[in-house]
Amino acid sequence: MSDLSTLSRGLEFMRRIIETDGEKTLEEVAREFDLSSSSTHRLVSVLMSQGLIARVGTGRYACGSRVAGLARQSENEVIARLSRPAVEAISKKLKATMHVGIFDGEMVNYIVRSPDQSYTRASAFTKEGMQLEAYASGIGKVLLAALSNEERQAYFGDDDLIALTEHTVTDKTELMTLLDQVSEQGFAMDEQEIIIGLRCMAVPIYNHDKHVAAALSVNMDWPDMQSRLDDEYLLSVLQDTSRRISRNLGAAL
Amino acid sequence: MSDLSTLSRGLEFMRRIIETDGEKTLEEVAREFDLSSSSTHRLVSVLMSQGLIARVGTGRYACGSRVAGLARQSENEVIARLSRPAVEAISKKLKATMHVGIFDGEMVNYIVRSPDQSYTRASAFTKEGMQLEAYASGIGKVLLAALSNEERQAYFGDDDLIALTEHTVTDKTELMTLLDQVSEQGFAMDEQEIIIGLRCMAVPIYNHDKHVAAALSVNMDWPDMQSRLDDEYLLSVLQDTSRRISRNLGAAL
DNA sequence: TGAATTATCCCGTATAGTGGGAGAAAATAT
DNA sequence: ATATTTTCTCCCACTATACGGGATAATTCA
Repeated sequence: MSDLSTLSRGLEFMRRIIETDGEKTLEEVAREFDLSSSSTHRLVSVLMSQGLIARVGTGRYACGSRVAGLARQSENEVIARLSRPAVEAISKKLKATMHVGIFDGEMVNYIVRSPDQSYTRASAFTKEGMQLEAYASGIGKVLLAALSNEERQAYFGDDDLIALTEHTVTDKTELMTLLDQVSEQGFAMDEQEIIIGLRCMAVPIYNHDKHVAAALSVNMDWPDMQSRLDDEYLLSVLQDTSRRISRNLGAAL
Repeated sequence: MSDLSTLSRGLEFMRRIIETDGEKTLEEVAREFDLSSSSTHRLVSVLMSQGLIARVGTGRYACGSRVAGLARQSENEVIARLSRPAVEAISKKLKATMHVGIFDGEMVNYIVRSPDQSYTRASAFTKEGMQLEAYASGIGKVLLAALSNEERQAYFGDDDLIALTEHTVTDKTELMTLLDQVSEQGFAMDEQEIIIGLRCMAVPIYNHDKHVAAALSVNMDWPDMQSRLDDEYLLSVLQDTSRRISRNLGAAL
């Protein structure tokens, strides 16, 4: 084998140290990694010498002083940066409005929108940075579908859902089975649930962890949709684009 | 040799990639590291799979989406966290007020102060988070002494220095030679230059990079200073404490 | 569409990492 | 202060692992 196991282990060890933030002693962490005391300290000394971890007490280590300087952008900025070129290229080709969205609290937040101006009226109301209800949008459904049951419960817990149009699904049980279906089939639809005349299709974007980090969607105008581009084609384009972005994020696909 | 060179190189490579932020192509970075194409891509694939770097274009890589999540605290918070226990222990033992300070713009910022209440009146005016002029304080002089000539020029460039007391050195040429002396001898004094009745001694704290990341100081009240604790002893205590903190930051001493 | 660049795979060799144990240095308890 | 425990460093023989080269595949760009 030659998968740089030393490096991989070292990086995971670093992450673990930073995450536990000095709560576990070095020995405890080392045990999780099945590492001898010598190897552990060797490893620690390298991470220390790079400023990635620091000693916060006897046998206790945590985030080092250089880590802060590394993070130049937030996770969302990274995702936006990676997806923008791909999304712009495809939206131009399709002549359709596309979005990349993430969860921000309980709302969906568009971190990429292309093109700047809309091709059609129905798509015109969205813009980057805008927030909207997750349960009514394609991107939102994809993101919700990826949540654990507890997380979904938390999301649906509080109040009644508001119908944004006559097509919005507001019944929570119905939505739940819908979400299962979404995670099964790998994409979600929004059929005029957010605004009349707008239809959209969304697929997940995965990060290195195989977690759904964001979702990608394409808008279709209601009367237009059957004529110009069929769903199957759009789905394949979406999936292809999403796969590209996901791979750039480190997802093995 | 057995210094985890694979890990070290991998970490440095990661840092380089993140710093260049996609401006250099992978091949260029690899050349700096004398790495073959196979090894480079192997390395890159590990860093990608951990989400530490991401592909931002063909042959271009930058900061990954997981990096943001790692940084739980700023560099200063890390330093404060590491130094506080040591500083509290020593200040209690000495019954003297001590500070850890860093540069914040052109001013010195106290990130640790111990104890909470002062033992003496002269020391009473300082508190954590407070900012004060660098050229008049011990900590400030230590930090200034570590700057390059250009940085010092930039610091002294603009306006005239204000004398806070009759002892404040405001002549820039005089200060310059003073700073050289400080960096030579490894500590700085403040002889009632910031407030009458207060004397202080400061030493540098180094980070993993061998750079001066902060400075540690002890306050002495003017009438008290000769009687209770002599300078030599205080200096050795300061240096010992600073060395301890520096080592926890990853400095090899 | 074809040329160029970038990325993946495979394999024998040389190198680098491992654990164990002994001993130093801290930290903690007495 | 002194003893005891824990953390950390160092060394070495053994083994596993990372390396480079080259061939192949996949992208990208013209």
